Amino acid sequence: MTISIKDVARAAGVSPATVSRALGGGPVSAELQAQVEAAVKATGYRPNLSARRLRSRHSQTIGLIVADISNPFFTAVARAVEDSAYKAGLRVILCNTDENPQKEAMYLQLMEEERVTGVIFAPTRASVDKLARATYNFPIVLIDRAGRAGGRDAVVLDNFAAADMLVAHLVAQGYRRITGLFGNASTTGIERHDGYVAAMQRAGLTPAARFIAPTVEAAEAETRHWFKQGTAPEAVIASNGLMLMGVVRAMLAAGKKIPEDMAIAGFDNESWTELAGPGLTVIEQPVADLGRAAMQLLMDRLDAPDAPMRKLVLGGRCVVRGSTGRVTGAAG
Amino acid sequence: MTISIKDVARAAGVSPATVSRALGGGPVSAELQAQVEAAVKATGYRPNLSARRLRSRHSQTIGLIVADISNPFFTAVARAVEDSAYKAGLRVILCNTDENPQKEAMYLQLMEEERVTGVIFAPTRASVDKLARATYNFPIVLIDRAGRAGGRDAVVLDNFAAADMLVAHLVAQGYRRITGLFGNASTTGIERHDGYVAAMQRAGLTPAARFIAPTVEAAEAETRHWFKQGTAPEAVIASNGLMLMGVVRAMLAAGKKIPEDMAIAGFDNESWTELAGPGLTVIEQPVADLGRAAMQLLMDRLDAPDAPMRKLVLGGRCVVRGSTGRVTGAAG
DNA sequence: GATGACACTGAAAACGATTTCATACACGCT
DNA sequence: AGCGTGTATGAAATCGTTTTCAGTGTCATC
Repeated sequence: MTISIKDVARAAGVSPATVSRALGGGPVSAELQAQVEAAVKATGYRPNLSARRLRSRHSQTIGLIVADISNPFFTAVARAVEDSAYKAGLRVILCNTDENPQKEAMYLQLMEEERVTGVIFAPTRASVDKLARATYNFPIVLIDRAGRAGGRDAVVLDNFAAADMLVAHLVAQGYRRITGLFGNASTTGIERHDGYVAAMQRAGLTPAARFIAPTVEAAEAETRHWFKQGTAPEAVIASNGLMLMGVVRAMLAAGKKIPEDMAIAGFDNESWTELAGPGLTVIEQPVADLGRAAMQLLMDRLDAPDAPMRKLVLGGRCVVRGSTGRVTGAAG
Repeated sequence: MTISIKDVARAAGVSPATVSRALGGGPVSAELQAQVEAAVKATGYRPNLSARRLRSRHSQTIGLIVADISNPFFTAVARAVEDSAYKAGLRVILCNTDENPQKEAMYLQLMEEERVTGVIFAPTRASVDKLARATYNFPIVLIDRAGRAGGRDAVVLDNFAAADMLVAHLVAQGYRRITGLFGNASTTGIERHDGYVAAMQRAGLTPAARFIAPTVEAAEAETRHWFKQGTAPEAVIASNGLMLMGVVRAMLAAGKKIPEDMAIAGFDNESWTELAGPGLTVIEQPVADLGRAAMQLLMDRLDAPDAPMRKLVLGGRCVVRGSTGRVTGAAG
């Protein structure tokens, strides 16, 4: 037997409306306020959030849709989003899409059924295009991946510049045959690829990029293949933390030395990158800022639904470690 | 203007009750079923989950309360829980307590307001005791941390045996002065400590344990301190993945060699442990099984509220790597 | 002393679904 | 023909809140 606001009202000798007002900050005399508070304590009343949401038509809930929360990048973003949301009195529904467009569509539909206030979304490439056409009952802020699809708020890394920076560093260290591994699921991979190509060409070098699934396994297989075939480049850049890990695993398994047998650079300054091999050179993304900013954009949008679209581009920081040490032998 | 079940009913030429039945699998003639489906499509109707939950009194939602989702151990458990829950048609509300008992209490209250079906909870030591006394409107399955508090379903690692196994391995490798670092927030730390002490005593060695905050930072500070003071042991075991990382960081920063300057063993077979230094010897917890089993216990409890309490104890696996290599010099 | 403004309160409607209850109809059986 | 059984349907009640609406009482103002 669950106790409702009516029970509290009876216990306090007031109407349910007054209880509601006392709890929700409405105009209530100090006397009745006290009576209600006492009655709430006495009865052990807990408001029913479903009823509240139904009647008030405020879900006080946002959706956070990402590829996979076990990817440390998204974990960090998610914590920042949750903390900001909590401070704003909002709950968060977390959804993992595994880069599957069907799951993305399903979760967006779920968000409609939950009548969420807004959504923060890291879409696959396939969905970015669909999003441009579709219209939802809630604002959406894209995160990490925006593409050129206008019309949506977004907060992303300056992927082009970051990849450029990484390649420039490798070139300055004396590397020439530099391969790039890029994820094939998101626009992020494309942008990083473009930055890589631009920097290579500026240095008079020939780009050699591979688009693969953005997973540890795919990158590991690719790298293993190189060493088996004897086609490994002098250096490789990996376009996210998972792929970076795959490359390192393959090298250790094959007994190869970093950076002597192959130099490595990548994205996402996850804590293990400091510990693996001689330390890995990476682009550090401001993950917490990314999450906070997304939340801020969402709140601003709720305040001003008709304000112009805003795309926030954050800069990365290049953290140099041993995995891109200077070439020592006779560089080809 | 949002469209409700009444609009669909009007469009289909039936009553709202029939629409509800058509959508929910009630007895409806094939003819009306088709009409309703067409009307749903035509109107773009999306059921309002708050209304549904209010009336049906089924939230179809469970709570998952853990210390910190950015701890890879909890990340892995959470994904397993979410996948199982999703298959069972349940949504998951994720809560991070940061090992703070106040947050734990607050989230448990939130779960009551959400009228969740059940809760999976990794409590701090402080809350384990409180839980034994308290009573909630939903079943709770404890995970990772149960203590001796009976009366609650739980799924945990055999912490005592695992710590014992780790120490036995170190002893077999020739180490004698073995220190243990244990987390002070959970019962898990205590159980692992007890296993450590038992194994040390069985080997005729003197235990030397430290209880500290279960964080990278605390373990790093402690280890740095040892090397500064020259009091580092021959080997250390760290009671979770975060503390293990702290130890490794401190050693690398101080320019110390693993295992020559100090051997390391720990808990949680996170992917980076294979990559750091010579590879780290760890206890692998069956994280996915842990999450799945917790979900299963919860469902069983919902089916049979009065069945006897069940505590499921899973065994760990010892993964031996280079960080506990055999002692080479003249062991003292 | 009438009047308007203001602050507080309760009765009742509303939110959007599911569920209960009553009814209508078809069917098989005696 | 009469009757029980079972299935499909709609009207209306219901879930637990918030919100609207209509007072009521107090107070300052003219």
